[in-house]
Amino acid sequence: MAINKGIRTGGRSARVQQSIHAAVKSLLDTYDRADVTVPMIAQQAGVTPSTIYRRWGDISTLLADVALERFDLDDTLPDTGDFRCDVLDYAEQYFDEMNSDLGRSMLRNMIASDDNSSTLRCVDMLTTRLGELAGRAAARGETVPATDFLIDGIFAPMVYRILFSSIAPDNAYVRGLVDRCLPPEQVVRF
Amino acid sequence: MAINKGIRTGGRSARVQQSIHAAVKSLLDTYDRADVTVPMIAQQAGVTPSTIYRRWGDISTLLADVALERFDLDDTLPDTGDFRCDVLDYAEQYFDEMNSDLGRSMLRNMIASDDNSSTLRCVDMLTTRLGELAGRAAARGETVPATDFLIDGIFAPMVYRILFSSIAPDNAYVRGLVDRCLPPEQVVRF
DNA sequence: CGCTTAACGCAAATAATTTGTGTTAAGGTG
DNA sequence: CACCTTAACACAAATTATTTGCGTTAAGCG
Repeated sequence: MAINKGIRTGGRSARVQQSIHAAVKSLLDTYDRADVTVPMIAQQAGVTPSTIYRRWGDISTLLADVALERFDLDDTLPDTGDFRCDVLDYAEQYFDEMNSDLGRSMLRNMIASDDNSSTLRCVDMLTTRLGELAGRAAARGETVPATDFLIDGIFAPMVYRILFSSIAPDNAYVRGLVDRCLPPEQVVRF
Repeated sequence: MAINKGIRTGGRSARVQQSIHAAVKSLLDTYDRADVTVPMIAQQAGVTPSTIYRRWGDISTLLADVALERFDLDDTLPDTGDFRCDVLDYAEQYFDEMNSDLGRSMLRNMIASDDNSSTLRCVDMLTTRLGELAGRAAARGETVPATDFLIDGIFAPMVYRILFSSIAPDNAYVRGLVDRCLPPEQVVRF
């Protein structure tokens, strides 16, 4: 009994998917998002347009799929031995990724797609990563706030500013957000 | 000397724009965003598709334009005599607008559009409204935090959750955000 | 009122998307 | 390992969307 009932993940299908993903990434380096068409991608990838339409439905779903893959590779978690430093490092890393032209484009592609599975996975991944940092901190005996609190206080404002503001926020802004959620000097007086 | 050099804002142009906007709003009530096409809008509005293409360029720009108009009408500012109550009322009102299917769709349309002027105006409007509330509070002698602080702490997380989460946040979540930024019991001990 | 031209309608040309049908090969089975 | 089933693909035809050229209408101005 197969786990994925009838769904084919290897061989030709995998090669086709890879070449299409590569074609999208390559074209987005050169052209603006609105100027990239399905026939263009198909030609670059060496497949027929109908293959793309049958597999992804429309171009925004494909773009969102590629965008998500980009974030999946983002798995170099900091490990400084201090939760606040870890979160700050990770937030700055996340910010650098998202604040680039390509990163912003990817965020927009995910949101624009009617298939919201990519945005869901995006939050899931963020939650998981922060959970790992929190787990390590807890193992060291640190007391850390809930993950949702950090998402609301650091990552949500960051993404909001990237998507809605004209001038992109900078690293100082990110540090300010982290300072708000995790005050640098938790001097406890006895 | 004309202020808008050659740009026509009245008469037929205004009627055409109104009927197109109305057609978009009407269609979005019935159909999903991805199922609404330019020819559909044109027929409903009683114009030819080329009119829409020539004026807006593509459907996402038109949808973003309509979305922005929707937020412009949102001008019933609360005035309870207390800044915290005002902000809470306004945040809940904002949340109700954005958390509906239509509101979420509008947010996504603005972000998906290549023309980012609508998202900029969206933040501008929010900043202006909060500034008005803060101005009234200051006139009463209240000390209030910076507007950007409230956007980061209340509205950014709200919009982020609406766009990225599967389950929409509720009013209790919004109240929690407000409580975080504007603690309800600011008991000052002398 | 009359002039200039932005904005529109119409229709033809081009491009994108959908769909029907045959072919290839992935994943399983005896 | 040879064979079977069918998911995934290629190709081409049909449909639908977008662009573009050109004639017409009427907004804004002197």
